[in-house]
Amino acid sequence: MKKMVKVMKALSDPNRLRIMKILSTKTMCVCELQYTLSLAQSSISKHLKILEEADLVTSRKDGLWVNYSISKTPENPYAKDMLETLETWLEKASGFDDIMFKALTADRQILTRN
Amino acid sequence: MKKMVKVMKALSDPNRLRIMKILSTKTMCVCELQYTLSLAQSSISKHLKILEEADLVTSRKDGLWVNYSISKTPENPYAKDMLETLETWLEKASGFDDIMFKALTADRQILTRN
DNA sequence: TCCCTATATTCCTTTTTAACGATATGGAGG
DNA sequence: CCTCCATATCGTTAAAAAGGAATATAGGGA
Repeated sequence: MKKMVKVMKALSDPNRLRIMKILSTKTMCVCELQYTLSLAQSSISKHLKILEEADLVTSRKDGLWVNYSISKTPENPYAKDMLETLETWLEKASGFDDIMFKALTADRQILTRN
Repeated sequence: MKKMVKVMKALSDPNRLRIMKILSTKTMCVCELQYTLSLAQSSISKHLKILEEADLVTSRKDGLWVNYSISKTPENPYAKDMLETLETWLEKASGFDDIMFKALTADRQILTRN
């Protein structure tokens, strides 16, 4: 039940849902998400940590960057179920157009300073 | 996306999940839930309001009492999906034994005063 | 009509959460 | 070794959420 709450809490914030939506189409590093969502770098990091601890996303180092992507094989069964559900939800849901458009132009080179 | 957040938020609190678990086996009035969960009456009412606004439960008056039960035909599609998912989750999840036991003895007569 | 009971609402307090700036960490390249 | 960059963590603040007590509302029965 603790794990269930963790997953639900992770998915009950608009910005974290935006992150899930973005990552469902493309792996991204922190700085690209920062650009896309217009949030402080520390805020993005914290959101990603919450999502990662809920087993919804995973991270992989690539030089200086840390790439985040949707969990492929989550241990947490609630995360597993929700990832399937989200796949359907996020496909159709409205309210993501602006950030998805911005995500297209997000690129490591764009970011110069925090 | 607003509606999605509403449903997820509603389900991201332990006491509200307990309420969902209880109602999945039995329709209950506020005072029975109050007894079962050992929370103040106003707290129960508030939780139920949040669940109702997320389209996860419905209420029906019966004399002095208001009986709450799981939504049968939610308009909110996210609520609909989550109700199906919860049915499976709550069946197996651990951490509900104590309240489910207490729910067995919850009955309108038991409650004397707030 | 008057009182009693169940529930909703309001008000207040405490806890939790989100956001930011600043600082720490760690790898890459000169 | 030193510097720069991406990310994580810390400290603080503001807003949201949860809890309870008190009050308001509404229905039922004498």
